[in-house]
Amino acid sequence: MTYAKTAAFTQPQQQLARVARALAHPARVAIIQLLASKHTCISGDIAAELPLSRTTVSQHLQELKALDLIRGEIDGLTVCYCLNTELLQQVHQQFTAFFIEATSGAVCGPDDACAC
Amino acid sequence: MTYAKTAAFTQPQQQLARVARALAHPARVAIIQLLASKHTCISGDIAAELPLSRTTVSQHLQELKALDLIRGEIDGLTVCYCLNTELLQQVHQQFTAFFIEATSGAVCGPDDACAC
DNA sequence: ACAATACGCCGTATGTTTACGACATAGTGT
DNA sequence: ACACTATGTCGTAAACATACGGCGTATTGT
Repeated sequence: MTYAKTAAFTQPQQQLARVARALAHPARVAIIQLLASKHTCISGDIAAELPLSRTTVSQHLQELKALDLIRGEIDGLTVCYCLNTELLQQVHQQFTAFFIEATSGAVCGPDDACAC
Repeated sequence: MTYAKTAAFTQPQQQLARVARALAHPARVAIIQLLASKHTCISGDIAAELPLSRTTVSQHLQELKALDLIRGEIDGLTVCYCLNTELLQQVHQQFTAFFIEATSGAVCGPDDACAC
């Protein structure tokens, strides 16, 4: 019964948290950047580029795939991963909305007395 | 020696992952939204608004404070938390840069054959 | 058919996060 | 001083994440 009192929060909050969690590890950030930089969707070359074992990288790939942020297509022996740019754009918008909401309010200044 | 092979990644990747991790729990997302909506920086009222025990909320607040995303100022008996909007703006920019990098590349279409 | 390669999955060891009750601390009012 | 309130810290239990070696499966070339 511990953990995951997640259900008690709103859908948007859960959704944002879910995606944030996917980006909460530098390896996964690196994977997305790799896929973005190579115009070719590499496969297990990803593992070679990262300072992690192939198994671990595969695990991170699975996590990103579970959220549909990336997609893998089997091409013979190798698997070809690519970014789901549409979803990434949606996610970008969600984050932007969140940050605008967070930064637009009239809040205490940088180092004032917080006169609430 | 397990965990945290974090050091092997670049600074920007680690930084993004660190902030993403802070947003990786709906309670922390909710806290930031709460602080943004109330123009008054509430204190332990935050705990009352969330479906978690006061202790747990305090813990989440500490985590956000550790990253300097929020700030707490003692005002007599109560503590007054407010958003660090400047930092949030910076973070917003980092995320935006990341997402633009991720979505701008010419990648495989939505459901094509991934012809790499 | 057979070796070689690429890859995902299983099991496992260890570290981290989440959640909370019990306690300690510090300011407020009487 | 004394009870009271608001907070944070500590200890702890359970869930989860990270990292990896070893195994199984599927495809390619010979």
